[in-house]
Order: sequence, then structure tokens, then C-alpha cells
Amino acid sequence: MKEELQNRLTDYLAQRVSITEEDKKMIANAYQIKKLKRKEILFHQGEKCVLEAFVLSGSFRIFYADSKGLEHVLYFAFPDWWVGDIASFYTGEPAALSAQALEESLVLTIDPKSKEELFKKIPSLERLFRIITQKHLTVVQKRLLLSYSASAAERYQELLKRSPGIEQLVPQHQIASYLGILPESLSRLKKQIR
Amino acid sequence: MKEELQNRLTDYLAQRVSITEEDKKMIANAYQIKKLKRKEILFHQGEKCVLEAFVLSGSFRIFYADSKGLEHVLYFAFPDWWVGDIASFYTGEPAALSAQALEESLVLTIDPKSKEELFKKIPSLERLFRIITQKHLTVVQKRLLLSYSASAAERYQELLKRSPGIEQLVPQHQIASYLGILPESLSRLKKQIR
DNA sequence: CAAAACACTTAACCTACATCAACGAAATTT
DNA sequence: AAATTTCGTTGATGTAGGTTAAGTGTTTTG
Repeated sequence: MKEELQNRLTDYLAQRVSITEEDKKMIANAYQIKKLKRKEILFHQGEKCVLEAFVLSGSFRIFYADSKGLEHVLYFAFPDWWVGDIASFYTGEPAALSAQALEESLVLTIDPKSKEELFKKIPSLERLFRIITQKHLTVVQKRLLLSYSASAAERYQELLKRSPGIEQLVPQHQIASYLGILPESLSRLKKQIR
Repeated sequence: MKEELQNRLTDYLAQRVSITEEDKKMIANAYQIKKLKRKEILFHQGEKCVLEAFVLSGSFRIFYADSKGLEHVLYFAFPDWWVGDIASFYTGEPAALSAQALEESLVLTIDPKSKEELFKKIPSLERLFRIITQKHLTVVQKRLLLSYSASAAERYQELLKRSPGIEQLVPQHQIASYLGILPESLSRLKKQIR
């Protein structure tokens, strides 16, 4: 059972980069299985984020609480996605973000030291994470530019196009938060589209 | 002269990661010096971006033109910064961004194949670029969240705090574009702050 | 299964920023 | 140094989305 779950990760990695059976064992040993209940917090804004998680099942919202306490969703994470606060994970500074399970979820987690060791032992892993990070960067850059150039309605349509089915997975007020608007505004906006 | 400029890059790299004299020669050979006049374009939205540039002197705006032709500044680049369209550089797809010199500028450029070769020969370089990309990602994430949670006035103050002196380097309407507002709005906003 | 918490909608009103237009001052180009 | 383009400011007016409040339906929890 436990092995089966860790195979999910090593399979994911093996599909993207060539790794030996030896590597797979090291990777499996470095990651811990963690189960979260609905609404449980994986890491908390303001505290050190000492884990990076690979989602096996379930879903998460990764969000930021502003100075007025309002929460803004940075992204949602589903199976095969990575969840973490990079800056905190690598530098030890307090996390700027929190992550919460939207439903009962299963993840594999690793701590910073173990990850450094993996990178040293398996250079192609470092390569893979460079590429993953680059992809994340281009996605966030596009969203930043869209937030400047497109209306909330356009960003909503964009989201539906890019993530069809998201409406079945995530409550509507979380989608509003992801779009950077209030639930009331999304509700109005949907009425106008109809 | 040419060597002196390439030392600027190898010094920058050597300060962040350990590289041999041998490595330095390979790196110097992989990069080309390029001089740009004021307003000259380094790469163009819609075309392949086949270069990544290290800024030696001068400054750049990296921007996106939306469907109405309005331009939005993603970031400014100054000496020791990197300029490029990552997605286009690594995948060959059309660039989502353009880069333009704001004044007479000097850069070192590399093409995708040469960079791949450098990564293969010098693994610690790949590590460095993973870390640089992570830093960029956290900066852009923060800006996306700020665009949701803070007013234009707050974002302006944030920019001044993070990049003091930017007002002397970049015309005000470019700063407005970076903040995601019109020049008229920035002008009014500054009046109110006084 | 009842009570409580949460999710979605609608409406009236408000505000930050966009839009359109005009003007003078700098900075570039010829 | 004249001509031209670019830059910053101000004013009048428009609008997307925020705010507040209320009502209903739906989940979750005890």
C-alpha cells in the first residue's frame, strides 16, 4: 500500500527524466506519506514551511491572507501537483502563504535537507525542478499580465478554458478569490454571461 | 575589452556558485556581446525568442502588448539582471513578451543550444538557474497577490521601497504601466500622497 | 434529524481607476 | 534652433467591481 503510493511519485518523475531503480529507492525513502482531513492546514502563513508536498489524492487551496485578513487564492492543487512555499522552504524565512486541504487528501512530503541530498545524489532531479519552476513562473507571469489587461469576466473565461471542470471541484467563492474578485461580483458576472 | 565584459558575467556566476577557470572559459565562449541603441528591440512578442541576455550596462523594459495594443510592463532590467522569454527560449514557441532597451545598453547573449551544453558540462550552473528562477517566481507571486489585495497607491509605495531610485531611472509612464494603471492615474495618485 | 454554519444570489449604493480631452514643459530629432 | 515627438498634469465624466445588507438554499456537525 505504502509502496504503491510512493510509486505514484517515482512514476511521475520517471516519466519526465531518466532515473535508475537505485534512485527510485532513495526518492521513496526521502518522502513521507501524510493524510489530511478536509480543511486541515498543510502549512501556515507566518510560520516556517519545512515541507514540500506532492499531491496523491484530494485537492488544496494555496492562499495569502492580506493585512485586513482577507484571503486570496494563489492557486489550487490537484493530484500530481506540487504544494509548498518555495521561499520559506529554501531559505527558512516565514511562509508568505498557507495551504489547506479542500477535502480529505493524501500527499507525499519532503523536508529541505532531504531534498538537498536528493539533488546532490540525483542531478537530473535538480534539472527537473528547474524546468517545473520555469513553467510555474511563466503561468504566474501570464496571470499577472492578465490581471492588468483583462476584465474579471475575461479572466474567468480564461480559467474555464484552461481548467475545464474546475467548477465541479472547487466552490464558487474560492474561484472568485482566485480571480481576485468578491463572490458577489462573480455571481453577477455569471448572470451577465448567460 | 571584450574579456573584461565577459569577466563581469563569470564574476557574477563565481560569486554565487563555485566554478573552475576551465568553466569560466567555456562560459565566456558561449556568450556573445551585443550592443543596443536606445529603443532598440532585443526580442519581439510573437516571434521566437532565441536568446537569453545578461545585462552589462543600460536598462530594459520587458513588456506585453494586449489584444487592444496596450503595452504592460512586466519588469525592468538593470545591470546584473537576466532578460528573456523563458517559455519561448526553452520550447521554441512564440514569445509572449518583448524587450526594449530604455537607453544605450550592453548585454551578453546566449542561444538555447549553447545553454543546454553549458548545463550539461557545468551542473552547478543548472543549480544556480534553478535558484534564480525560484526567486523570480516568488517575486512575481507576490506581485500577483498584491495586485489583488493592494490599491495602486500601495503598490506604488511598495515599488519605491523595493527599488529606491527607480524614479530616476525610468520615466513615470513606464512605472504606471508596471503598476498596472494609466499614467494619468499615477500622476493624480502622486498628488494625493504629497 | 435539528441546529448551525456555509454557499450563492440579488439589490442599492460607493469608490478607485479608466477614458477622453486639452495644455504646457521637456527632451529628441532634423 | 526649429520642429516634432514625448512626457506629465489636470478636469469632466464613465464604469467595473467593491461594500453592505438581506434572503434562500445547501452542507456539515453535534
